[in-house]
Amino acid sequence: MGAVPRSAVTPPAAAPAPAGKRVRARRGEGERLREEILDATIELIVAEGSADRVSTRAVARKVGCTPPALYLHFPDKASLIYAACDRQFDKLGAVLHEAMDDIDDPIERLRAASLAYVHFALDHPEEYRVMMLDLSPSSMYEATLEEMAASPGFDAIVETVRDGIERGIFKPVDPMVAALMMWAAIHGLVSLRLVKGGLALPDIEVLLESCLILELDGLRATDGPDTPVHSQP
Amino acid sequence: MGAVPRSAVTPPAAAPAPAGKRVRARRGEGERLREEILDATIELIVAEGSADRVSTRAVARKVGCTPPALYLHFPDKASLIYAACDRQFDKLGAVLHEAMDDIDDPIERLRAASLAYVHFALDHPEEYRVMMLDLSPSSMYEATLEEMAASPGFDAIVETVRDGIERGIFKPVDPMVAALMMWAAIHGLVSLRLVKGGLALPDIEVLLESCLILELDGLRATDGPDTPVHSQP
DNA sequence: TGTACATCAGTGAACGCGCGTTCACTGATGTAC
DNA sequence: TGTACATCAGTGAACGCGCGTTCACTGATGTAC
Repeated sequence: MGAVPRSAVTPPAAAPAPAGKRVRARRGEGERLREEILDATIELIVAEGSADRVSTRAVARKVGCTPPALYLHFPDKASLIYAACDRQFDKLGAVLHEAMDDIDDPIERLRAASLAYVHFALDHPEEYRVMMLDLSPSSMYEATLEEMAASPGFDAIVETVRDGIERGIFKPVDPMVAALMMWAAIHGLVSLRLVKGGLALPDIEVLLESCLILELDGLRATDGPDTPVHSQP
Repeated sequence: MGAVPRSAVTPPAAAPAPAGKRVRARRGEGERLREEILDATIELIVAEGSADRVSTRAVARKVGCTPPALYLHFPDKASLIYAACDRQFDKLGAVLHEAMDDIDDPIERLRAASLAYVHFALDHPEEYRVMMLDLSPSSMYEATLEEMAASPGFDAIVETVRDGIERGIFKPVDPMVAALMMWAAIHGLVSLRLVKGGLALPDIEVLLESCLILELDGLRATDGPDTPVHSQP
């Protein structure tokens, strides 16, 4: 697949806006700076497209404080980036829960969650990249399948599959594996779109619909006991 | 999905091996250094896990030449990284073609290609990351669907789907869209495995098998004219 | 109510480092005469 | 066959820069007496 890049390394980010001095927090309000730093970090990650390209000095500039002030709230740069990304996971989880709220039919719930997922990713491409495609921040998190199934957002997907099975709408597959397959397929679509931006792919919603038809059809109980989705022993 | 990283930024790569002086190429053999530089660049990208973290000086150290020598063969760092990554796409294409060689049944051809793809990715995780997950090198490549369908590796997938349709084994879907769906699903699986390394996912081959059953089943003509895969107007 | 003082929320200057790149140069080697 | 010389394949030193982080400090502010 000879995808040939045009420019291999992004330039080192032109001289950034000096950013006005911020007013010093009053006594007892020191945590305010922490929040401002996290906001600025996310914004810079978004602007640079990668956590690796965000410097602590740039964060301080954006906030309007001096570089050492960051060290009042975070022990080092790694912890700062970590904390900023962690926020985004919570945000995605909330978006998924909200999208599935008030929908009863499991199939429509999954469809709504998928759409919400795709839109979150495309509306926040750089955050999604940092959360899901960058090696640095999140790859080393260790979790069992059970812990993962309990994480906000994913929990609702797994629960919906389980619900569909109990109601006889879905085949009696492993809900965790089925949810994983859906996640992987949609994540695959979204990442191709995000990473291979120059590729003239068909409309993402058209692709998602094809994807959902495949996935949901494979889950549906109505077409017989064949075509199993393997469950994990 | 509260995947929480343990360390958000990889350390700046400990003092690298000094690497012995290389022997100067003889007259007329200047291109040898170019190849050595590309080899070293790939190796460093693999070692660092990201093109962004590879410096021209580190490449020169690894090759055993001085930094300015790189500029005899590449105008700047971006072009160097570009050239190194481009090589890997050719490699993946060759792997896919080889895997599909001598297999007649379209279903088995697709299965073999998928397996080869997954193994290439897992055997060369850092190269795959740079090729498929990094924003920097390849995201800006502009290609139409037609150009993409002609790229080595992907061409064989599309051709196999088309062949299956002609033989009446697959439904009369758009071969390009069907190939894209397969690519996206498998790419999604592989990237979750690569990026969320700490997640105790089920065995990748088990997941791939579930994925293939879903995808191939959706393609198969035998179960009627329903469950269409949308084609692009 | 007035004032001394501890603490909070930062600042300002500096550290040593590796980076991408340029510039002037040099030594070996093949070629022409 | 011998030698002058153009060229090839690099080298060595230096440039200015931004980085992450440390250190000693300072000024405003709330509190205790």
